[in-house]
Amino acid sequence: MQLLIYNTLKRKKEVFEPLNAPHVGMYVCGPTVYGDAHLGHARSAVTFDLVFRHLQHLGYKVRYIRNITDVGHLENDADEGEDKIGKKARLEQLEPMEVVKHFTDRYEQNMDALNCKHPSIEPTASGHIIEQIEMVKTIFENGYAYESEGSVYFDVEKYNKNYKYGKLSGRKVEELLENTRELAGQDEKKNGFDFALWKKADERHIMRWPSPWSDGFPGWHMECSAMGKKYLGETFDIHGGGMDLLFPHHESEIAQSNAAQGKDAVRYWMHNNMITVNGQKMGKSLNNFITLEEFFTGKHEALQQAYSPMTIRFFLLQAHYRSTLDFSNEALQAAEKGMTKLFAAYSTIDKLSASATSSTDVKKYRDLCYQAINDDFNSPILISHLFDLVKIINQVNDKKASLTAEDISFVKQIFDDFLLDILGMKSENSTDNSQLVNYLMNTILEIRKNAKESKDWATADKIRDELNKLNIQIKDTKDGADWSFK
RNA sequence: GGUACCGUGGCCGAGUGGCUAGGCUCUGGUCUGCAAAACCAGCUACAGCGGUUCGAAUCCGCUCGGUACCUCCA
Repeated sequence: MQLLIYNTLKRKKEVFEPLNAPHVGMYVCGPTVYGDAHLGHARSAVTFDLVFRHLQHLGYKVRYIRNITDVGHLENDADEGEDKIGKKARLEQLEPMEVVKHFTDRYEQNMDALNCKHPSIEPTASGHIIEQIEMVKTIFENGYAYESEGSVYFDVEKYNKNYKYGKLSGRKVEELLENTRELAGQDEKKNGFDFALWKKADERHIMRWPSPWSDGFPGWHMECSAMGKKYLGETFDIHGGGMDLLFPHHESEIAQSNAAQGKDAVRYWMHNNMITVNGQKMGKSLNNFITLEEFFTGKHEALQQAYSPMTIRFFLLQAHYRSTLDFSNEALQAAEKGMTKLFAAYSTIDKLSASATSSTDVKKYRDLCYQAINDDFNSPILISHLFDLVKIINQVNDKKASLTAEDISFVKQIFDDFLLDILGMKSENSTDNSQLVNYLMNTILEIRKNAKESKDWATADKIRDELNKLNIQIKDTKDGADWSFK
């Protein structure tokens, strides 16, 4: 079965064929660490975690790079802006690197909570200043850059004569020229759409490095080009990021790579869509974002309750990564319930009693699941197939359907492969199978059974209610009582 | 203004020419001492108008509505 990936560059799905199978190189734009991560960051991370996990599941040896932007892009339009990280550092009376460390740690904690696997390498922009300077030099030598007042700019017009600037975002240089806003401080540039490769730092700017041109810092898009090349080679398979990075960030990366090495670096461009709030993009600039920490604790005025990391992950996976996804309490609560149902069924698989024959064909579900995930990582379809299996599991549990021992373990394997391994979901009840808990629960249920037999409903109900408070649910069935974590 | 995308049932969200997506909610039933859970059944949509077609949510055109990018942004 072939894996299809939607390539933004071609605007269609393509069969994925790695350059150097079984090795796959993947580069994803990570966070700028000057603030807490919000739902949008989670979407990008979960999307590419899904890609990473699935590629690994298929047997590829993946080198997954996700950068940490700690140099700080410019704050405003114009190039007069102040380094974001430097600004935050001044405000908080901290060293810039202290800010970087703080938010990097928090980001990693959030991603761990969301059960995102760690990338193979998480390089920082500040740790690769030399590589970036080298690349700027090469672009300069190749004639696609010019120096102005200590800064180096990319000559888009000249580049566009030999290559096509705008092929990723579908923009034309002529149109850009007409539509580029008049911004302050652009007099250093030949054209408004030229972008900085190296920027001279003014005296207030505290993050700065020496270079052949000036004491300054690398331009907006250099780090990804330089670090991608360093760790994945001149050409690599996948480059991912949020759709909002398409232009100008990724467009400029393409230009930089071509200007430096005469060829494209990236074969498959992947972009995840935005999270919206009331139909509007959730973003830092709009100030309508909710941080992951706020979701986990429920401490935000827009939240009716706390939502666990796995609820957030499941919510994200229930939509396709290329669709916008609208945040609402209702949608999150629905995701929470659905997830609970899914995991409840997962743990009943082990309690199922086998029959001599199966009343349903469960073998086909594995193919259906692969079909879904191989079709550009269609996690919502994959999840719908798992829910079909949930129904079958419960039917078997209710003796309304039957499965052979072989089929039961087959179903178990599907859940292990797709729910846990590929979708990266995990049960949030850590004590699930603790022997002691099981023993205690059996004792308690025995007492409750005796109470019920002597029609001591008060005791029976008290046991049930008290356990309920501990998130333990009693289920009375024909064959006696059972229990599970909620 | 330029470029691109989207508009699906009470809510979320798949689907791109013919076959019930799925989840949540709601209603009725089975089970239960009562619940919960589970199961069964019901509610069956595709912005509007026109066109192509034996047949369209799905293709084409127009209209209306919304969003994203064009400035840092996942």
